Amino acid sequence: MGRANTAAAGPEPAERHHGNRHGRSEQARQAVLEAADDLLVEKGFTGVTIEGIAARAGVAKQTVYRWWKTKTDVLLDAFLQDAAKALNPPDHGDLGPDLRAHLRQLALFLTRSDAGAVFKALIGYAQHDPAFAAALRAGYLDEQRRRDLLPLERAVERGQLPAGLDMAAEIDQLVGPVYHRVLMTAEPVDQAFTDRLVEVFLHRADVADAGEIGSR
Amino acid sequence: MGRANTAAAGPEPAERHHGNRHGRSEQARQAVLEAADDLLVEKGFTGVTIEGIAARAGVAKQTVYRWWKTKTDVLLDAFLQDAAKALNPPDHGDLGPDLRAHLRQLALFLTRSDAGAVFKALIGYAQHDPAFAAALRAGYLDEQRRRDLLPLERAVERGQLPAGLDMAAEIDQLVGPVYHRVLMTAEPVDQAFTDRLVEVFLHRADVADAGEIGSR
Amino acid sequence: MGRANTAAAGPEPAERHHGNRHGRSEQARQAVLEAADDLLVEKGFTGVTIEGIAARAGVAKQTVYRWWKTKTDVLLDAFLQDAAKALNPPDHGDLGPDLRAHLRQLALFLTRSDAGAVFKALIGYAQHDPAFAAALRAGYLDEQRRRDLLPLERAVERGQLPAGLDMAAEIDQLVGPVYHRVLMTAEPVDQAFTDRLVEVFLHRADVADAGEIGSR
Amino acid sequence: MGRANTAAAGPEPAERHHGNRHGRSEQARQAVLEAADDLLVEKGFTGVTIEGIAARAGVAKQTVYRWWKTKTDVLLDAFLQDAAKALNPPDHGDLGPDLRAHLRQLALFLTRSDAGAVFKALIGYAQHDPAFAAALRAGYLDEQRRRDLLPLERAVERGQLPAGLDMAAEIDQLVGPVYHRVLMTAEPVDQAFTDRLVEVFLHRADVADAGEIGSR
DNA sequence: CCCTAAACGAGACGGTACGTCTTGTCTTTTG
DNA sequence: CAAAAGACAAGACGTACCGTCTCGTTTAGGG
Repeated sequence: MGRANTAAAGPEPAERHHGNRHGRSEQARQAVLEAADDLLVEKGFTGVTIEGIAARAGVAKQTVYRWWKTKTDVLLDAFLQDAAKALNPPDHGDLGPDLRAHLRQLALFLTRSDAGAVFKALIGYAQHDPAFAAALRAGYLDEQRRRDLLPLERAVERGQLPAGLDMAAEIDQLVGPVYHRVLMTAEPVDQAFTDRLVEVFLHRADVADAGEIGSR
Repeated sequence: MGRANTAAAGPEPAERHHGNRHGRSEQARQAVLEAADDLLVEKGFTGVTIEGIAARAGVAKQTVYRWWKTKTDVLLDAFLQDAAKALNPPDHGDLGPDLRAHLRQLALFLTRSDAGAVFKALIGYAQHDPAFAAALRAGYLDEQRRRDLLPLERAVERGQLPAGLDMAAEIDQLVGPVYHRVLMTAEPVDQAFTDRLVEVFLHRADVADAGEIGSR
Repeated sequence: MGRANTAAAGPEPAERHHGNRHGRSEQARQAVLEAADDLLVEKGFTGVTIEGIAARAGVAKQTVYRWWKTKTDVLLDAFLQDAAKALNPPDHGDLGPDLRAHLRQLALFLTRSDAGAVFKALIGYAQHDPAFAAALRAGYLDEQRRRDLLPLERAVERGQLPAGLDMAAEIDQLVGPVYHRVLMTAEPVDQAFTDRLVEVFLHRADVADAGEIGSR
Repeated sequence: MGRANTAAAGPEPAERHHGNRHGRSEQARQAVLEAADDLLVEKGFTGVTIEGIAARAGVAKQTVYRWWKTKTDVLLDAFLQDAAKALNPPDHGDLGPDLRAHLRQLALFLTRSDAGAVFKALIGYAQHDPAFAAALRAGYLDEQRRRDLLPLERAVERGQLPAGLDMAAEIDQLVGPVYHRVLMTAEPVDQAFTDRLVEVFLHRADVADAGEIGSR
């Protein structure tokens, strides 16, 4: 989805004009992505229309349709461009601080940032469109899941956690409750909440050292 | 939102025709709700339109607008009607079996039933419309959260769990991971997954008996 | 072509709401027809667009599309409404004055009036669209031809012309040269020109009295 | 209008240059003109598009725009190229046969030939665009009118017709009815019709010899 | 047993946005 | 330096729904 999002992901420096002679206008591309972002923040998901994006970007409608299939493709492209780097978990060399910082960062991203607003809108739309859901996962969620796992993997390497954990399941128990509050209950996701999730996990992992959890 | 959804919750038999003389047509109401449900399952959320609902229900557009403000109001009404009773946790008199059955039921509801499909669509739309999100919470999620808490409360009454738990947080750690898989990762939510969530919780709670968790 | 043009031809006073309940808006209909006329005069045939008609008429595009298939249908309807009565030949009881007045009136209509401008545009478009050409003939030209014939028929009744004339061919020789100048050469079509056409015809007809023309 | 149509009229013999380098590509020019002609015959005037012409000619759009301003310019150029010679009246040394042959030829050209179809399309468009109408007259109609006059002029030289005739008006009475049937009534223009026009004219001219018509 | 007032079906209306199409301009590369 | 390729701004096309409205019909009390 989004024929052009390779440009968002990679560099491809001197690769242009194949059959074509001068390729697309980077200026138009940027204007469209910014317009889409702005409109979402200002008027909400419903207020984003391709017509509105084109008008705000000073671009012809056809130029939007040439490179993106739907408004959600534009939003995804915009989101990937300015939010991909946002959620790298830090590396303090210690599992506890790493997880606490990462969950806190995730909560702030989801509840406070513009990119988080776009993200929530896209998650919402993904519930209505399986093809887009797949694109969202391929373009962002899978990679984010890999980033979520990093603290655990580093802890395993350090010997802080036992090998043989079902990492995916463990991560679900850490980030799942955060998403649950954000997407469903609208309760605040404060530091006390995220810290407590980490505490429970660490406590359980300590016990695992003694042999119980790894054996499941 | 949804002026008419009291009718969905209760029977109110002999309460009708005040200023009016014969009240609304129950036949039309049912036809609309069924049409909305059918359309959602057949053509997805985007394929549901008030125009389409009216046509499929054999009803005038105005009749829909007379009783519901938006298509999501119709869908919510339909959902409340045929899914309200679905998720009552059983009472085996034992916490473990209660939780295992309840989480399993929740997972099946979300991933297998038609009502679950409607529910996911509504959750998705709620990300785009805060007012609707509030209505969805008021109409369903709050009540469901109360049902989710029942097994824990009964366990406390039985002395199986200590008093003083932060129940909301505990429940988030049980249902959060399930919603996370359903709404975000599209990984299967099989019985092994839900059972494991319960196991972890019970293990933690056992330790709490010895005093650690309650002290937070 | 144009489902509504019966209204242009006849009165049909108390005939409304059959399958429908309150029928179409006469106000909208008039606004559309006037807008189309105005646009043609102001900006030419190419400058007439359905979008422009709707905007100028203060009407939704769909309202235009509901009742007319194309912009030329609108223009034809408009033309039929305000020009049908324009070209009735007078009846002086004498063939010469009748024909002179009628041809003069035709020339003025074609070269001076707004309706004539619309008519020329429609004739032009008819060259590009045989179906529309047929509609134009059915809606106007056939009837106009009947009116053109009236002076000759009255003259035959009066005995001023012999019976047995090929009336269609005679009329072609009177009006043909006028249309030729208007549509092709752009030479002025002044009274001298039209009067001369009549003179030639009358001269020929006089001789015909002596037997020559009727014998063809 | 039509910057390039000298090329249609004149020879420019040994001036060729493969694809590029200096000067325009005669190959591209021919391809464009043929494509325009073909499209008009296949899909009608509306179906002719600069975009379509370029595609069908295997030529870039810009190449069309470089040499012609509008699609009607292309069609006019194409028409002038392959139809200019078509309507030269013959010279039998006798007015009657000359006129009969010429009118018959005109009728056939208009109703039967591909070039006639293009011509009718251009006449139609000329009703919508005065500038193009002028170009069409300058490029074709004026010259054709001169050809139409030839039989009469030769007859005057031969003494078969009196000098002092209003030749333009006379010709209008001969060709006007033909165009009238072709452009407006869609009645057949068979030989009986054209022969009769000539007969009437000759009859009138004979009488004119006796003095009446010349005196007007 | 009408009388009355609502709810109803039907559907026209003014609108907004859709996604497509063509126009005429432009920029770049190739031969 | 013309021609091929094709991106671009502009704007009309015809369609689908939106939410509002006005009709005329249906229906079930209350007078």
